[in-house]
Amino acid sequence: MERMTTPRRGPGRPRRADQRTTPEVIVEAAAGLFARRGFDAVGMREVAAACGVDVATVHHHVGTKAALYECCFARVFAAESEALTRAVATARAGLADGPGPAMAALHELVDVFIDFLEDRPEVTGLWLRRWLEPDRHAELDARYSEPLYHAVEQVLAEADAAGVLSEPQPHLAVRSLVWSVHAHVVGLLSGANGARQRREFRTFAHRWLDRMYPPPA
Amino acid sequence: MERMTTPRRGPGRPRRADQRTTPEVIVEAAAGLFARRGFDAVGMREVAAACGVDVATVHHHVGTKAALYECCFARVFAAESEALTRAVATARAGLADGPGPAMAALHELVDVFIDFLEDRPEVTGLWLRRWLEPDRHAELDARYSEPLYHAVEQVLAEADAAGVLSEPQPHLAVRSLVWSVHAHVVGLLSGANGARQRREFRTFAHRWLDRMYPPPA
DNA sequence: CCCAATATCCAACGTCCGTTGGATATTGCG
DNA sequence: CGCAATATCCAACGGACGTTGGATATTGGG
Repeated sequence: MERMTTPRRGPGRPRRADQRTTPEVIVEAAAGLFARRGFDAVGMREVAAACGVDVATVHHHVGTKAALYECCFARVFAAESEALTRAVATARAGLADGPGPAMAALHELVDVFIDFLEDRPEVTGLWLRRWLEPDRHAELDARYSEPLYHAVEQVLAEADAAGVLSEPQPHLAVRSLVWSVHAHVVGLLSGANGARQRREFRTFAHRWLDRMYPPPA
Repeated sequence: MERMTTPRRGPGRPRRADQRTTPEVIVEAAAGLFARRGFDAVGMREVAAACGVDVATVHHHVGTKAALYECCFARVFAAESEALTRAVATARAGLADGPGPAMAALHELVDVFIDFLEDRPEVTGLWLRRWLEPDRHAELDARYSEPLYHAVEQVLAEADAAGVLSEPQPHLAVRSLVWSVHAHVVGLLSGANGARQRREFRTFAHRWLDRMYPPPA
């Protein structure tokens, strides 16, 4: 039960003084592996090897493989949720200043999202795998994904009400752009896309916004 | 080497006369399982059970598990490629009749795509899983996905040249809409989406086209 | 300085999986 | 009808995997 905590300040330390394994290190390494290859294709011995320790050490720190998997999702999605919740609040603040600043705020929000996913492509890998497992993604969607989606939809609805843009289907609009970003990041995961693709996709995302939400006539 | 062929007309037939296992039946069942749960999560014994036969029978017909996996992709993607290639040709034909009919042709093309994926959601499952495996999707992308993408991009480029719409980034535009459709179909795979979501998504896809490609001023 | 606590590793257990050899029943052909 | 071919099943093998018990080295607190 004292698993998945920071290493005790109390007594006890490894045989090798230079190598202090923490649950964070394990979860970080495991998240990258799970995101790229999936739950079943990654073995506990492989996670251990990625951390330079034995299998039993991994189990000692994180418990079962399923628990490790959940920890990876919780850690990665919590980071995403935190970063984007802040960005959503910022975007909402700059919404009542007329159509021009409102669209700039939306551009900024999309940029933050793209930046985050480009910086941590494993988030895309984990989300897509989760969405491909119908029976598993329910709770995580409710905890991490849905609140974010809902917040962004609300931003769109407010902007709609304020008359700065028109969006009759915020639910689908948000998901459409989100999945487009994920498609882009999958190219980064595989190493097929580089700096040029990043620039091109960013201009595309901005154009997507500009065309989907043209200034009211 | 005589694996993966239709059952011989020659001698030899099963113990049970009512149950004639063909490779097609096995591949069909396996494709659904692989699409929903992934390669590693599906066992050969499970595929066999889905067909009502023994594991050895499956191996007798399809060879190794990897070969079965490849057959599932080839079979499903070939069907998709055939259906869409026809639709692309139709769309291209109705392109030179001015902006109005050209947009109608694009709507029709998108409808065919949505229809196909809604009818066979396992296609989305297989594609997404393939795209999540960086080292594996290269050949299949080259054989099935890229030609289709290229054809659609060419349609957009021709329409652009003909002055019926404006699309500076056909590559990303096509992928964006395709992934939006996949996102919709993932909801169908999990059973979360129903008839109402289908209607809503269709109108969204049409609005996407209308807003991304407004009639030239 | 000693002791309790513990992080680490080694070895092993039980299970499941992909795959195969061989036996058997069924079929088409001459 | 007899024979060759083969589709099917049963049983098993080897390996990989998740997990654990126990031994050992290392540490902080008294």
